[in-house]
Amino acid sequence: MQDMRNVYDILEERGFIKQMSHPDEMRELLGKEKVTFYIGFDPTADSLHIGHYVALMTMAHMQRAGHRPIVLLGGGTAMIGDPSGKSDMRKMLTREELDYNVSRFQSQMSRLIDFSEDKENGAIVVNNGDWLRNLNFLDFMREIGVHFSVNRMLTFECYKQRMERGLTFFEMSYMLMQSYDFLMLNRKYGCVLEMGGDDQWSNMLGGADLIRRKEQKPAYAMTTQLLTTSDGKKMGKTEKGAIFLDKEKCSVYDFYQYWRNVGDADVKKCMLLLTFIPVEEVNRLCDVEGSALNEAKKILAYTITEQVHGTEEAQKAQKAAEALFGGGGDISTMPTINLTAEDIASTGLKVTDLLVMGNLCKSKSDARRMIESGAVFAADEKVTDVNAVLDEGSLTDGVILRKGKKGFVRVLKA
RNA sequence: GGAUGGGUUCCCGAGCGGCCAAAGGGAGCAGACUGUAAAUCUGCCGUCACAGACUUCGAUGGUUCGAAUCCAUCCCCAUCCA
Repeated sequence: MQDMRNVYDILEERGFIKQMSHPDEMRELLGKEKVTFYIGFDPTADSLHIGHYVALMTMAHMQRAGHRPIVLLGGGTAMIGDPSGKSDMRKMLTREELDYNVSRFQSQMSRLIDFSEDKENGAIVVNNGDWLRNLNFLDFMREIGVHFSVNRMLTFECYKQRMERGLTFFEMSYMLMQSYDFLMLNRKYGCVLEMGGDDQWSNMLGGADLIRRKEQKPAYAMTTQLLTTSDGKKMGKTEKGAIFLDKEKCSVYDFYQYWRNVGDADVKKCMLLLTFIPVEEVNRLCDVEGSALNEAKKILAYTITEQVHGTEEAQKAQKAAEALFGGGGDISTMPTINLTAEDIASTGLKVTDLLVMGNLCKSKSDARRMIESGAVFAADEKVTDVNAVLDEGSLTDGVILRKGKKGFVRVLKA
């Protein structure tokens, strides 16, 4: 199962690599020995989202090539919040929230990364809260603080931007802590490479420099491409919020649909970065004209969904999509709301209420407007009355409520 | 600590006593066109018991028939000075 090619080449070919501190040395190292590397994740939400996924994929490629990943969870740094790429200071989370989030992350990652302890290059999970939370300020400043030049830090792009909006010392120390993480991992596990999103570049360089100074040993940094659309916007945002990997926070159906609907220009990039489909195959699928690209989108959507949610869930999402868009197919797998007797009593089966319940509309006012503009259908009949009510008898078999072309829910009596 | 300029709806940003649920843009949603794409044009875009009512313009009080707009105090932010 080991791919004998140098991972460096694989990563480069698939378009992962954005910046790299010592490309030639790194490539050589990756080709000849098992390298321990790490990627940090800040547990500021209770689920990973698609933005983290590129990092996870990088990690998976590396691990498949025999290298050992360390997942660093930022239980300590998240208490500060990284200022890079943010226009405002992040809200601070409590320790309890952070610990909870950390546990969620770990289970989501295990689908892609092998954490087996008996395996030689099984991934390790560490939490930087373990060493950061008990740090003594004076010791830290003497040992680490002296190595950082404020003059130099201020010239970094990430801080420059913040200079205009304000930057606290609190936030600036983020770089020191992230660098310290790298140093700790280097000492404890022989970790020599930090990988991460492009927005982390300066923090990562800080760490590599720190190791070179304090330990007189080589250390490297590599950043990966951020997942952006062809016009430069970050991917993974929708009306309902970010595309989370947790199906409670983003239903499998919505997840699938997100990829099914990516812009033509982004299909190839997504396939390369988010799936393991071989490059030649990707080229074959994507180098087609016009609507033929739809086939590639289907494969993309299915593959990512399978990777994240498993085969069974992916098939359900796919079947639901076929049923709704292709006609026929299996209806039982589409998003469904099961009404209890209580729900029936409280909503009175009003279409507006049901639209909100099914997450098709964000408020009853919104639902009302949608009906007024003729976008709502119940069992393929246009709903014209804002006070329309479903017939309770029809619920036994389920009624499909539709908003526009893409919003569907099946309403069932529980 | 001092001086000055600010805090407006998801974001940017106008408004500076009634005509303000609040211009304009972005995002988003819907309609037309399509390929469940993009671009374009059109409509919507605080909430609700929806021809009406209610809540919103940093916070709290006040002036007024009437405040996002005026006054007071407080909180926060930016720039310059210390």
